[in-house]
Amino acid sequence: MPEGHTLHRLAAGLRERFGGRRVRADSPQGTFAEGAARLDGRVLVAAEAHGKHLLAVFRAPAAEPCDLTLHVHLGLYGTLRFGDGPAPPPAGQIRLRLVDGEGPVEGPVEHHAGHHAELRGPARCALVTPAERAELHARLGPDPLRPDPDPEPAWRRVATSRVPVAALLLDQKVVAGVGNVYRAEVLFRQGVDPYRTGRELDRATWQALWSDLVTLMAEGVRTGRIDTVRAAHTPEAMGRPPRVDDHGGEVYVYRRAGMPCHVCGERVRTAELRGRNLFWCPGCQR
DNA sequence: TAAGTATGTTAAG
DNA sequence: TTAACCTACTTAC
Repeated sequence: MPEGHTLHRLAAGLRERFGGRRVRADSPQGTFAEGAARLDGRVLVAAEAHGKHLLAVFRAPAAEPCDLTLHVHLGLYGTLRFGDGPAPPPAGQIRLRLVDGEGPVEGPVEHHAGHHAELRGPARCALVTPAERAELHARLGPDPLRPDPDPEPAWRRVATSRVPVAALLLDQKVVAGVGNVYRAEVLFRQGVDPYRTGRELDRATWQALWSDLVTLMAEGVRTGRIDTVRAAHTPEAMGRPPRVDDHGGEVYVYRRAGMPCHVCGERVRTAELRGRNLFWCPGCQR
């Protein structure tokens, strides 16, 4: 489920398992063999996410001039999974495998019975220069999950835009990390018609959307799922039979096209907007 | 077992 | 606007 919260969880996962540790790196699938060879034996010193982009920094060994930064974007169906114990024989297409390496930092590296990680199907897996990394940060909007994000640049773009707010929310240059689920859910929770343009939103409404994203996405990082339904709207609170949602979390509208709205009972609508499926409740979102 | 779909982005046309 | 990327899960048969 690679929306922003997933990448922040993965960054934390890398720090916890490999931070300050030497890692063995290889590319069983082969297309990142050169990059993996350059990372092999280095110490992971930092990992962070900006939106849906994951960046991991590996310290330069004594003999080499500079740190290396690994840039990963999972795209629609990439995965990064952690495992405990010795890495199993590679199964399937593994672009990059990291294995906890033990032993003195300057000595030979051995396989270790600690953690391992497997990266499959990413849209991007590359080593980037500091300049490329700076470029990436510069082209991404504020991320509700980063420490002290400044939402002002996002508002400046929104306030003058003739683009529907639903499209602005998925534009990573405006806000980084929001995906299709958070988009649908935050617009529902704030009662905003997805087709209202940026310039048709007042500042308070945008502020409410932003604040709610901060809340929802932080919760997503904690739990690893996207839950957006308020206590007041749970089936029990609404006096209805228990609900079964099968999308990994409890939501109001995402992928609920044709089903009755949990709040007003109108049927949830869906439409394609710029190649992505949009979901909303016409009763609650004006 | 096969088909269909997806929480995303880029590059080609 | 469309295709490509080529994983993983769900649903249909």
